[in-house]
Formats: sequence, C-alpha cells, structure tokens
Amino acid sequence: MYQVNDNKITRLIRLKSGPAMIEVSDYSDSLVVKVFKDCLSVSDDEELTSYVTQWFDLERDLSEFYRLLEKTPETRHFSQEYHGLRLMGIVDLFEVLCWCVIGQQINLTFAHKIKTRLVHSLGDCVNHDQNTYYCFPEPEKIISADSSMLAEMQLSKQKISYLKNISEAFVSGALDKQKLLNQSSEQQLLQMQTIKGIGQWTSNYAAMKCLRNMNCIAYGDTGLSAALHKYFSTEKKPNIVTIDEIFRPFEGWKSYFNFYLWKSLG
DNA sequence: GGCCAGGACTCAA
DNA sequence: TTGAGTCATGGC
Repeated sequence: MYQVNDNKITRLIRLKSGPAMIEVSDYSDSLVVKVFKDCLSVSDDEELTSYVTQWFDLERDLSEFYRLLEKTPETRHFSQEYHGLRLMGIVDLFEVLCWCVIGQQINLTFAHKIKTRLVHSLGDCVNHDQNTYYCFPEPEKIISADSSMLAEMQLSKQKISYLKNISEAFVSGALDKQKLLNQSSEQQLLQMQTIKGIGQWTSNYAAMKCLRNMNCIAYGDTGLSAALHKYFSTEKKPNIVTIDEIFRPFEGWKSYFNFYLWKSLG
C-alpha cells in the first residue's frame, strides 16, 4: 500500500474527489506533501492536509508525555530513545478494524501476507513510477467477495464472517468514523464492540490508531504483556488490574505509552 | 513436533 | 464474571 525510499513515503490515498498519489518527505522541521494529481481543488487540499495530520498525529505536543516518562524509572529511557516518535495512525477506520481481525491470534508475518492478498485482490490500484499502489478495499467489495475466494487467501471462516459483519456495519452506517468521533471514549469502544468480531483488543486498537483516543490500552495484547513483563516484572500475562496500575500515571497519554512499549520490543 | 501468534466467540458454572 | 474449548494455520 505504500513505499518508503530515501526518507520519502509514497502511497495512494482516497480523496472524496478520487484517488491521489502522494509523497511525504521531511524538510527542515516540517513535512512536505507532494501530490501527483492533475488538479487539486481547495477542498482536496484541506482534506489532504487533514489526512496527513491525522496519519502522523502532527498536532500533538508530546512534551507532557516525555515529562511523565521521565518520572517513571522503568521506562525513563524511552523519552530519549524514541524522542519525537509519533503514534502512527491508520486514518481509515474500516481498514484498521479489518486489519485487527486479520491479525487476531496469528503472527504478524502471516497477517501481512493475508492483508496483501486481500488488498491486491480487491483494492483499487494506480501505477506510478514503476510501482503499483493500492487502496484498502471498500466495504462493498468485501461484502460482494465470494467467501471461498477469501478462504483461499487463508482467512478462516470466522474471520471471513467478521470481515463481512464489519463491512455491513459500514455500509448500513452502524459504524461511522465521524459519528464515533462525536461520542465519549467509552461509548466509542462499546459502539464498536456491538459488531461481532470486534472485541476489547480490537476496539482499543482502532480507537488509538484511528479515533485518536489517547487513553486506550490494548488489553490482552501479547506484545504489550511481553513489554510489561520485561520492564515492570509483571506476570507474563498481567491482568487488567496490574496493567491499569502501571498505566495510571499516564492519564491522557495511555495510548502513547502503549505505543512506545510496543516500539521497545523492536 | 510443539508452542505460540498484535483475539473473539460460545457456553457452562 | 471467569475459565475452558473452539477456530485455524504459518512461523520459528
């Protein structure tokens, strides 16, 4: 879906007016976004700025988070080691939820393979500079996709059912990013969990990566458990009470703390 | 060959 | 509310 070369990231995104190839690079202390599109209207321009801002979480001042990290001996070094690292987002709520389902209880290498098959098979694409770039498939594409074809991608029957549930929820409007953004963080999680296939882990992951809810914790996550065991000498699979205790000082920054703990696993 | 992986569901007690 | 069983298969 995207390429990273020479400190530049290139990808195809979907604007309301249609797909657009973009290239993001850094210049001094800012980001430069180059658009490969014949003409860009004013509304496209605003949408694009909003997209990149959400993607990289650009509008957040991380200094308070680093102050909190400094106060925590076990993970004090994070503030230097990962200084400036932002919680990379997945702007498309549908995509992040599908990605969570695909990745449930399988290793990431395998999960990436399945996602690639799905995107190559059902996603819109554009050829650019000798590469093919893909958008994540739209819900309608997954609804109309033959289940046996999805099974050939090595999605389990359960996951196919979950993906279709989620797709239906987007088409019907039961799930909608803008609507969720108007709700409280607790309501956001509960609303997502009404869809079969979306549990505690998935809803928290989506809320942190897409809705930019800053107090999410991926409870039950194996990577998070491993990091907490490593730095805080918890049980190998700490319970919710233990996790909450460790995260308590990071009120308002729990998602970031979770993200940095993941990062620390390499 | 066996355990584990960026879980979630159902069902029983 | 909690725990065991089930799904499902590649990676190591």
